[in-house]
Amino acid sequence: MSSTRPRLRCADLVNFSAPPVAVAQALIGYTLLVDGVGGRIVETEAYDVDDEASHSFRGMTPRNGAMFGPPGTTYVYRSYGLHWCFNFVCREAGHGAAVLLRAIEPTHGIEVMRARRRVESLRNLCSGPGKLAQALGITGALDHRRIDAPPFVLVPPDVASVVNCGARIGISKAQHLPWRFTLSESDFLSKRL
DNA sequence: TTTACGATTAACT
DNA sequence: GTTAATCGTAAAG
Repeated sequence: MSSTRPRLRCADLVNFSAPPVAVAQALIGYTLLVDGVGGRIVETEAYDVDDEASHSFRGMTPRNGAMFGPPGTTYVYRSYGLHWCFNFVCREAGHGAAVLLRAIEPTHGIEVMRARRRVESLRNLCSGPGKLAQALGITGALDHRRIDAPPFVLVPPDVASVVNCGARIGISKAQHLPWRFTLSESDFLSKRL
């Protein structure tokens, strides 16, 4: 065996003090579990300060308060009146920067997720922000919590991930920014890149 | 108080 | 490809 090749060392945990674009990229390949249910993160989007598409762009409101918490804070909001979407805060407290989780490859608690989603197909279980929140049991009750505390577990990948980027989905402002990140070749994305 | 609109999804044609 | 569902939020009046 080659003794010169350095062992690939992944960060112990994502540095949530980094800008959201870096965090969104770094999170690809991590395994997210909520009460033991979840899988590999395969799609994220970054929402930065001075970003017209971000909920925090116009300052703090009752809904987006968690976005202005310290790095590692969870931000859960309701989308279109019926879906929940799950974010991690990054940069630093008060900036309102965050990363949206958009898709997960199911690996843990698949039957639980199938029951919650009432869907059989693995590909349709967590392939979208609303879908993954439903599958993992994420609701507004998990807003403004810490990602490094129960019920959350974030496990680093054991191999480097090949990450692609492209335009974010479902926004009307700042559409040109390539701030959507995906695991290359993944079959579990919300939409092909 | 009123109104317009989503960081979406599922079910259509 | 198109559109209905569905309602909290925030901007406007």
